[in-house]
Amino acid sequence: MAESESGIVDLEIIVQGAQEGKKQELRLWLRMLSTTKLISQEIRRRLRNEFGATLPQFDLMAQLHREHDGLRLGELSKRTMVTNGNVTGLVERLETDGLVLRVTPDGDRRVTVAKLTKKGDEIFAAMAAAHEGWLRELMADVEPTIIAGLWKDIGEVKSSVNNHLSGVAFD
Amino acid sequence: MAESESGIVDLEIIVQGAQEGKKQELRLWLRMLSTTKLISQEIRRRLRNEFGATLPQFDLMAQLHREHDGLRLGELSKRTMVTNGNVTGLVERLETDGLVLRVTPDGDRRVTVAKLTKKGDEIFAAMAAAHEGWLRELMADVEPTIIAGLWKDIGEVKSSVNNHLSGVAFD
DNA sequence: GCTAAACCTTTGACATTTGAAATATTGCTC
DNA sequence: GAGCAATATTTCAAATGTCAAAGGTTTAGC
Repeated sequence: MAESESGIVDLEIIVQGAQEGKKQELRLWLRMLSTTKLISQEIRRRLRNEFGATLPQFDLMAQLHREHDGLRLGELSKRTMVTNGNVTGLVERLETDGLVLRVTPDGDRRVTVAKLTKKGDEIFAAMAAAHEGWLRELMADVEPTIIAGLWKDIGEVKSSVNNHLSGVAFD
Repeated sequence: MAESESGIVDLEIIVQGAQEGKKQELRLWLRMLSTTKLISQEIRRRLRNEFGATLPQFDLMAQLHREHDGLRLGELSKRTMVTNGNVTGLVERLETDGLVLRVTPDGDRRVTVAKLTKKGDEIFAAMAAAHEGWLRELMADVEPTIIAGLWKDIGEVKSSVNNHLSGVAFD
């Protein structure tokens, strides 16, 4: 079919490749960004209304939840992708609320280790269960196949980005 | 092949569907979030180093760039997904730098319209070009087919989320 | 015309965010 | 063991972010 029209289709592909194809990455990025913002805002609102917690606090507690012995603040910083200075304030507020405990180990007094308190652990468990349900609910209209595919393909994007970061080592 | 093993494969699918499948949405969300954070941080770093601008400022200017007559602050708030109060400060700072102009139209004195200045327009054009290149660079390892597929599928996620927001009208 | 509802922006209190400088501690080297 | 680089956290200034309340303006209803 294409050959009988002597290359018109090919021409279109080329034109499209030069015009629209160029900005595909930009388009994808804008959509990723707006979708992530949308979900974040909804989760934030629900966390606030139902638990009086913020999203960064939830994130931080999630990391501590899976490490029963606690984490050093620097490690928390890496895992939550939050700057050091930021972790300080976050942990400080959580400690005030009695959800997190700060300990300086004997071996190295530079270090501060944060742990969930019993209360923190219980509250987090409730938040985590709700959180998981919210996501299922928000994505309810998307086929499981698509969700699995997205997880895989976004993984490729993440790898590519990690390989092209400017002037920073990657893990 | 599966049939000659009398349903073992099916069983695995069922088991996996009950165990792992349950948290697929959560897994996808965590990956979306971390990937978006990663890209945001890189873009922010480059915007800062090469243009002395911030990401929210860039976002806001991008909206103004495509509306030559300017936008009301409330409209800017919707498009950038930033709260009203935040837009006020953002525009204020950009005005101080001479990139944006604030005007109150004669018809309705409740309204403030923000426009790019000539300087703002020129600077934005340079930033936008660089920005587009950065994204191509960061996603360079991802096949165009996958990028197009992601754009489409993330669109489905966005629609689903919009259909399940709690207590808010959607556009 | 007066009043009340609706609309748009700003303000204020507080939390989060980054980047850079400051602080404290440890480990290494000579 | 004195000095110095490396490590880990805190502090600081400036920007961004939310939410709720307050401020003007406009529009409708009467």
